[in-house]
Amino acid sequence: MAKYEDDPLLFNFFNEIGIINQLSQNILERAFSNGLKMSHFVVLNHFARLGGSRSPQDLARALQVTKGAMTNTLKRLEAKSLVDIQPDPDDGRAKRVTLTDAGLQVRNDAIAAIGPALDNVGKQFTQRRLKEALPLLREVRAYLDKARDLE
Amino acid sequence: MAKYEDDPLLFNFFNEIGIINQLSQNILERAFSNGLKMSHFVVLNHFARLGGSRSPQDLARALQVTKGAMTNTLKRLEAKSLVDIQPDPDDGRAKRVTLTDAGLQVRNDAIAAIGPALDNVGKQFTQRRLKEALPLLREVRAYLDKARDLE
DNA sequence: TCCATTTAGTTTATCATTAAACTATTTAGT
DNA sequence: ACTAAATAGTTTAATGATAAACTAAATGGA
Repeated sequence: MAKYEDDPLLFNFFNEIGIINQLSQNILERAFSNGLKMSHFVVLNHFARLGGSRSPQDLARALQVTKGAMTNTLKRLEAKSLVDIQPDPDDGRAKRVTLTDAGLQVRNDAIAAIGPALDNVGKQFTQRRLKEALPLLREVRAYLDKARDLE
Repeated sequence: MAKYEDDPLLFNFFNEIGIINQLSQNILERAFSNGLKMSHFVVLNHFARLGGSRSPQDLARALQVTKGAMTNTLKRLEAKSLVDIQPDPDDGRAKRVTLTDAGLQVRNDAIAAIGPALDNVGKQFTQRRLKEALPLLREVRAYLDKARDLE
C-alpha cells in the first residue's frame, strides 16, 4: 500500500481546495456590505436560485451545515427581515422558510458587489479552463457527500 | 457586463470548492484520534514535510491563517508537547518553532489513520484526473493569494 | 391503541477564526 | 544617534461552527 508521505496527490488536491476556499471566501466576504456573512449569503442565494420554501433542516442538508448552525443563521436573517419563518401547517415539528423581498434585494446587491472581484479572477482564468475543471469537482463533491452518509 | 445570475461559472466553481473543502475536512478530521484538529495537523504536517524551524509568522503566512490563529494553534500544540517553541536568538521579537519527536509521531499516526479514507477516494478518481486538475487549482490559489495582498 | 423510534428544531459547551488594538523590538531614513 | 515606520507576537471581542443533550411532534410496528 502506498504511503501518503510518498504519494501526496490527494493530499495536495485537498490542500489546494482548502486554501482556495479560504481565500475566495475572504475576498467575496469583503465585497459584501452591511456585514453580510458568507453563511448568510449562501442561504439567500439558495432561495434566489431555486425559489419556493424550505425547512431549516432541508437548508442545513443542502448547504452542508449542522442544524444548530442553520438555527443560528436563520435567526440572524430573520432579525434583519431577510427571510420569513412560519410554522409548517402540515408538520408540527417543522418550519417553512421563505425569502422576503428585502432578502432578495440584499442578495442581488451582494451579487452586484462581488462582480468586480470576480471579473478580475475571470480575466486570469478562461471560461474554458474553469469549465473543464467543474465536472471533476462536482464528482468529488458528490462522492464525498455520499461517503459521509455511508459511514 | 455579464450578470452573475446569468453566468454563474465562477460562482459554481467556488461553490464546489467550498463544499468539497467542508466534506473533505470533515472526513479527515473524523479519522484523526485524540481530538487532533485539522489546523493542528496542518502545522505538524508542514514541519514533517519541510523540516527545520519556522517562526509563527512564517507558519501563519504559509498556512494562510492570521497571526492570532497561529498563536492559538501553537499554544495548543505546545501544551501537548508536539512542538517546541524557543525565543529567536537573532530577533528579540520572534520565536522559533520546531517539531518534537512526539509531534512527528502524532503526524505519522494521523497520516496512517486517514489512509483508508483517502484510499476510497483514490479508487473513485484516477491519479490522472486529479493530477490534471492540480495545475489550475494551484494557479487559482496563487492568483487569489496575490490579489489579497494587492488590495 | 400504545409505545419505541425517528425526526425537526433549539440550546449549550467548546473551539477556531478573524479583525483590530496593543506591546515590544528591529529597521531605515535623516 | 534618533526617531518613525515596520514587524513579531499576544490579546480581546465578535462570530460562526460542531457535537451532543434536550424538547416536542410524528411515525410505525405490536
